[in-house]
Formats: sequence, C-alpha cells, structure tokens
Amino acid sequence: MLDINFIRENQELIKEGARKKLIDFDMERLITLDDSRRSALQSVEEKRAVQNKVSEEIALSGDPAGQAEAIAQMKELKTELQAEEEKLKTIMEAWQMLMLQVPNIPDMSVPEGKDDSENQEIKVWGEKPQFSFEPKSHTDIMTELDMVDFERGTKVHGFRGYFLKNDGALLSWAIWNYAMDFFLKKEFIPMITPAIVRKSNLYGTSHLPNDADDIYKTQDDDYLAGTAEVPTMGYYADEVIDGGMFPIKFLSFSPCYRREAGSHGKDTKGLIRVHEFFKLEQVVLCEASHEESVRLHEWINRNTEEFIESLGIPYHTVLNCGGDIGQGQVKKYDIELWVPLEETYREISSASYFHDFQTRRFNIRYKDKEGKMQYAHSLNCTAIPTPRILVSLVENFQQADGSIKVPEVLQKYLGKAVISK
RNA sequence: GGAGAGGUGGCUGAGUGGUCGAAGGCGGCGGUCUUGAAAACCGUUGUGCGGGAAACUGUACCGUGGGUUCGAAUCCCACCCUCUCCGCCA
Repeated sequence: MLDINFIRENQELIKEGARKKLIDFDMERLITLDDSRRSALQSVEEKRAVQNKVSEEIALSGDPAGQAEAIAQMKELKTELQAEEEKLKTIMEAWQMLMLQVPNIPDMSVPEGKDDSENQEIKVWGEKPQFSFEPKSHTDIMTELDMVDFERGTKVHGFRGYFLKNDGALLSWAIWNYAMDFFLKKEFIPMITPAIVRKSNLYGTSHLPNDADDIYKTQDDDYLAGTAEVPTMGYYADEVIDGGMFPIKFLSFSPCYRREAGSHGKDTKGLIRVHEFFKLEQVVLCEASHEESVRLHEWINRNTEEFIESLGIPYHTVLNCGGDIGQGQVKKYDIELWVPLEETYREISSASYFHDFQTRRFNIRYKDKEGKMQYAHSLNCTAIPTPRILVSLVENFQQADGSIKVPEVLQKYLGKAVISK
C-alpha cells in the first residue's frame, strides 16, 4: 500500500512503475474515486459537526420546547447523514480495493523485461561439475539410495507428494542444524512461526488479493502461509516498535504450503515443486530509510550466497526484471543453484525489499528521532528451503558409484562424509 | 465441545445514554528545589484523516462489525479474542 497523497502527487511515477512491472493499473479510476471519497467525507464530517453541536445544545438547554424543536430538526439531518454515510461506505469499499492494487515503484536499477527469462545475471560462482560418467537425476539418485519415496508420497498426499527417509531425512536435519548455526552467528532472532494464519496477514504481505489461487484455505477461513514471511511480518502488526531495536532480524522456520495452482504441468517430477516444504526465512524490519533498506537488502542476499558457497554448490545470482517482481517489491535478487541434469539454474532464494509497502498494510510503526511516527521498512530473503536445496546438492555431488559426497561443512551434522547404499 | 467472567489510553483502573478523548494512579517528558541524584512539588503527556504558514480547528477512534437514539465507552445483536472451571487430546 502506498500513501494516497503520495500517489496523487506521483501519478506518472506510479504508472511508469506499473508499466515496468507489467501490472495493469487504472490510475484515472483511483483518482476519480478518491475525489468522490474526499467530497463525500467532507460532507459527512460537516453534517456530523452540526449534529455534535446541536446535540450538545440540547443537552445543556433547560427549555423543553426548544429541545423538542431541535430534536425534530436533527431527525431530518440524521436521515440525510445516514444516506451520505451509506454512500461514503460504498465508495470506501471500492477505494480500499483499488488501493490494495496500487503497485509499489520499482527501483531505477531494476531492468526492463517481461518474465524471468529477462532477469540479469549479476554473479556467477563455483565450478560446474564435469562428470566422467553418466550423471543421474536427483530423483534417481535419491530413490536408489532410499532417501526419498515419491510413489508412496503420491499415495498418501497425492500429486507432488513425497516422503524423505533415511539419509534424505537426516540430510534435511543436518542442513537445518547447520543453517541455524550459520545464520545465528549473524545475530538473527530465531523463530518458529505459525503456518496457519488469519487472512489479514496475507493482505499485509500482499499475497492477497493477488495470489489467492495459490493459497490453501481452511474451513475456518484461515489460510496456510506459503512462507514464514507472512506470520513473521504479522508479528508486530498494529504495534509501535521501539526504533532503538532496528534493524530487527528474524530467522523464521516454518512449513510452507503452496497449491501451485498455476503450474500444473511444470516440474511434475522430483523435489523442485512441491505443495509442502520447510523453509528458514530471513525477515528484517528497519528504519524508514532507502539507504538502510538497500544496505540490508544486499546483506540478506549475501548471507544466503555465503551459505550456498559454504556448501560448495555452483550458483548464480540474478537481478529480477520488472516483469518478474511482485506488486509490493522495489527490487529483487534471486539466487539460483546449478542443476546438472537440467543444465540450468533453479531458484532457491529470493531477496526483496519493500520500503513501507508492507508495513503500511500491517500498520507497523515506530517513533523516529524527532518523535514523528513512521512506518518501518521491511525486507525478506530465503535462508534455505528444503527439500528444494537437495536437488542441486545431490546432483552436483553425485559420484560414479551412485553415492553422494557430503559437503564438508555438513559432515559433522550428518555424521558421515558419503551417503551410499 | 460445555459452563462462567471479561475486553477502556504505554501500563493500571474509574466511568447514572448528554460539557467523555475519557477521572485517579503508574510510567514518560519539561521545570522548581539540589553540588549531583533521589524524594517532594508544579506543568505536560494518544493516533488517523481533513483545513490552516502557524496558533489552532473539524472529524473519527473505549476488541470488531451492525443496530437503537437528536445524542452511545455506556443500551441491543452478531462475531473475534482473553481468563477460570469441566471434558477431550499430541
């Protein structure tokens, strides 16, 4: 959400931003609606002022005849007022709906482009493995080592179901434990968050109303969050935070649920695209400063790069183009890991900053040094998603005999250097 | 799931349907006093939106949403949440 006054004063900037993001937004309609909102609000407030004044006079008056007359007049005014309030309410509903759709303005550095194919590679790291044998896919490797069971996963869960077992399960735990140690050295606050959330939280992060089809819903009208970003951002909703705590850095662990409604034909095999997974997520709140947002954005992205580097998995980082960043995001980096069998990089991390786009929706504020109320800034970045990370890990470190070489940093967490039959 | 109690400002806690944005206390801020601090005393102390250069001013906010009324923190309805007891349960 943006401030309506800011929107009115920067219409061209926002329209240009929407164009770059390939978001269809009807600015003229919002302005027209806002004009009627303003005039209706003003009219209602004027009538209320009269009502308040006369009501007070009635209360103070000792003259019954005068009171009766004033009450009669006020009855008329009340009827008019009720009609206008009704009108205002209708306008407000439409206005709020539109306000939720106004896209945040992308940063100047965000490149033009229609989709992820036009993201800009800004960094490449690591040596892609050269196999002296015929490499296998992660599904084959892991199935043969009895680390995963897709057939029974499908039997129990349905489409995209999986069980991780034996070293597949242990490797997941090893990664989580290592990741905790790695990230907590950077002074994050560890959290385990609820995944079942009230829908207001999803409006806050702007997953709603945009991605409604991709979100599971309960019979109580609650939702299953697709990322711990949602509950973590909701944590301070409607609060005034002590600005001295900034930057607040959370490392949140949660299960993540995604219907993948728009991608039925994609990645139907393996662990790339599943309905249910686990993720450690970096979520940061900071003071309302563009420079600070930028600094922390680089930092959280770098954290995940460092983590991947410590595992030794080849990756590249891309700067997402306008068509591939969300409504609320100012700028986004994706980190993508090399998947040898597909001969391509696959996303495992996404780092974005939002300025006060999310915190306005969540009403997360603080008092700045001058004592003025400000909306905080928010950012988030994947720390590590499992089991997706296993895809690259297993394929890159497979060996001729079908075993997997365990990255050195994980060995003490897993308790072995090689996963084999 | 059943029974009961309750949700008021940063906290605590009053509030007969009408000078209530809301007493008192605590805390915070400013000041007097003091070498300094404490204590005491005095003053001050919410947020959003609109108008105004400003002083200030209009409006809204007492869990949320409706309703009754000239007028609602106060009455009515629905919902949400918290607490206590019982039941069930990883």
